[in-house]
Amino acid sequence: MPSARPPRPATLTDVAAEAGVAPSTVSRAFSRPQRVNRHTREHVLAIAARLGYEPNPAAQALESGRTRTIGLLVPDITNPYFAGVIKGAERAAAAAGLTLMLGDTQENPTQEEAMVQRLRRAVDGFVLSAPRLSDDELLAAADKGPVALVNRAVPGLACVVADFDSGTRQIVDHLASYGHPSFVFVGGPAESWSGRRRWRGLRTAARRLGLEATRFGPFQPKLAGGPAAADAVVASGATAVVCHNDMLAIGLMRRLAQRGLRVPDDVSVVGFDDIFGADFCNPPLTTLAERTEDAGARAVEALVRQLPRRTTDQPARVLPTELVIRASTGPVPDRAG
Amino acid sequence: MPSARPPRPATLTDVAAEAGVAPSTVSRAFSRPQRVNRHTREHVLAIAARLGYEPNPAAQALESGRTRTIGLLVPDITNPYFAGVIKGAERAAAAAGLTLMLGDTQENPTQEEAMVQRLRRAVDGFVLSAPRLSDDELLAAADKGPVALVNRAVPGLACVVADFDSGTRQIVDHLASYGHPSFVFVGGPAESWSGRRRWRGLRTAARRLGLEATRFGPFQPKLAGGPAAADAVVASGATAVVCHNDMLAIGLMRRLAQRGLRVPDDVSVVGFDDIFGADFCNPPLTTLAERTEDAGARAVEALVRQLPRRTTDQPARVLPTELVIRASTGPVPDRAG
DNA sequence: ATGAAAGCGCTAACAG
DNA sequence: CTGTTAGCGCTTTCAT
Repeated sequence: MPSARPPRPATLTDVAAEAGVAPSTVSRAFSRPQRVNRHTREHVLAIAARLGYEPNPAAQALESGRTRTIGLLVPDITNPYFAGVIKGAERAAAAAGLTLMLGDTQENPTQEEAMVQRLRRAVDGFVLSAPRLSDDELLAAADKGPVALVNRAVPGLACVVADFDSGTRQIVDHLASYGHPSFVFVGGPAESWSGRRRWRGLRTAARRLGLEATRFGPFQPKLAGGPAAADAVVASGATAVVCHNDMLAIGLMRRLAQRGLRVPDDVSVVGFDDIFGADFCNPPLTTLAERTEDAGARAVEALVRQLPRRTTDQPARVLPTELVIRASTGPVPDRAG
Repeated sequence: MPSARPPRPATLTDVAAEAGVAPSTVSRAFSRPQRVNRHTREHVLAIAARLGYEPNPAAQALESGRTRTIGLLVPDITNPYFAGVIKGAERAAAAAGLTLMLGDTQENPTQEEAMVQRLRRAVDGFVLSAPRLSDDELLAAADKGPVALVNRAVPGLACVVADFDSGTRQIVDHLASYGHPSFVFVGGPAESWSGRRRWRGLRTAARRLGLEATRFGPFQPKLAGGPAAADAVVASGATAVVCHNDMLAIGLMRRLAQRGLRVPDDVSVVGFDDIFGADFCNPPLTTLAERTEDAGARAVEALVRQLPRRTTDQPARVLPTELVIRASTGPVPDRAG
């Protein structure tokens, strides 16, 4: 009695033998269907189906040098902001017949470098989201394989960035319209390119409107960074604060509440990202919405575009941003008392 | 003048040639350092370093049949619950020297099946989180390669589940202590194993304490499922509701607020998962906390354990749960009026 | 301790 | 249109 089921999955050679044709014919039947007699092809395909044949990606990769896989590195998977990027990237990758390898760099440049190193040969290219690496390191990585960046612009590299110039202007306009004479920017990690961009935009917009802008930080771009930031804000007596991201803003608001400050009555709070949670926290957070899923998808598309040839003369794709005004911002408090 | 930098990455053969030894020696220098003369080894390693040699994973995979990669499939990446699972899995995988491939099945059994199929040959095994496939389909998948399940128990398969028996008891005890004579369970997808487990536990606990339990649904386990659920709850006049998960609970609370119902004054709300956001929504949500990162990590460990040999006689690992009591639950309303 | 040689599964010339 | 042949980069007997 023969064994019920072959433990070893069927190979192309098995199919060829069973079908009574050469391996190359089987290969062609799959990859260049036109180039094989219709009859033969159908026969081969039928046998393949019967044997449950599926091509071995490792063998294909060895031969072609392409793994049909791309690496996506994000600083923190649990940050809902990146969940959007991941989802968009996943979708675009699937659409291009590519598989995603995901890595969490833990906001750590060293870790990021190590992961790029580790995955390099296993993927056809990388999407680096909010990378913490320096421009030079990024350029070096791009030298060894295709790279696309999300929310980071490096000359010569493909990148997708949010329109922070417009976004920060929207924020400052909003605060100015409420009569705030000044605001504090609660900064995130010093390595954060988008953080620098945000601050630069805010400062420029503030100058234009005659507001005074001060930068605090760096703080961790997480809930955990909130308390320290809040305390600094309280001490400063600021009437409005713009936070590096929503996580930090939410963490800050919680601390503010603990300390008896009301948002927006005593202090207005603005965030960046419009993450999941920004609309149901208390109070709902005024924040700059980015198109995170779009960003992830666009980055993958940009990567795909440079997969065959190595040219990267693509202009940075900048995605629109939109200020979502909710309940965390309001008029400047009347401190006449 | 020789070209500045070889465009093609160095191969093992290049190293061998440069070092003046056989390819097999280079191979051994890396994989069986003891089996090669210390002198030779150091020489080879030095050359390899100089050439920037890194083994080609595809070639290794082709030879060994092992990719050192595992697939992680989740129903919805943007659900913070799964972010925890992903993070834990990522960490455990990295610790085991494995890489994660991530897939979002979009709560869709067909999609899940397709992804398993597509990735099967590219990974050494799968961690399936809250799979939507049937037991039989799962068993079939496990027949073709190692599988570990998160929050799903199938006899014969490795699985990590939360302790819903204890958890649901905690919930019902809590509601009973507040004097609620009955509650409504707002159910998620019918295919959800944990959903069935939750309802079963709740009903059992309710019976034991003499509470009346009713099940509504199914509803989408997302914010978007909230409104419909809320309307059903309002119509029922329930004083307490337990939701399939936090996303649904939060969506429901928002709709309740729109309809003028106060939580917990008019109706108490309990969720499952303790996701990011459950502690800062309004009001903060009473919910059953699971150890999601632990679950992800344990599942990967269970998978790793069955990577060499195919035995899966591992008992289900059940992780403790803990009711986090916040502000969304309170005494049964006095409806004397 | 090291080398020679075969082969993992697949694709790509090159013949025919 | 199809078969033959020769590798892709690496590991692994089997000799030496």
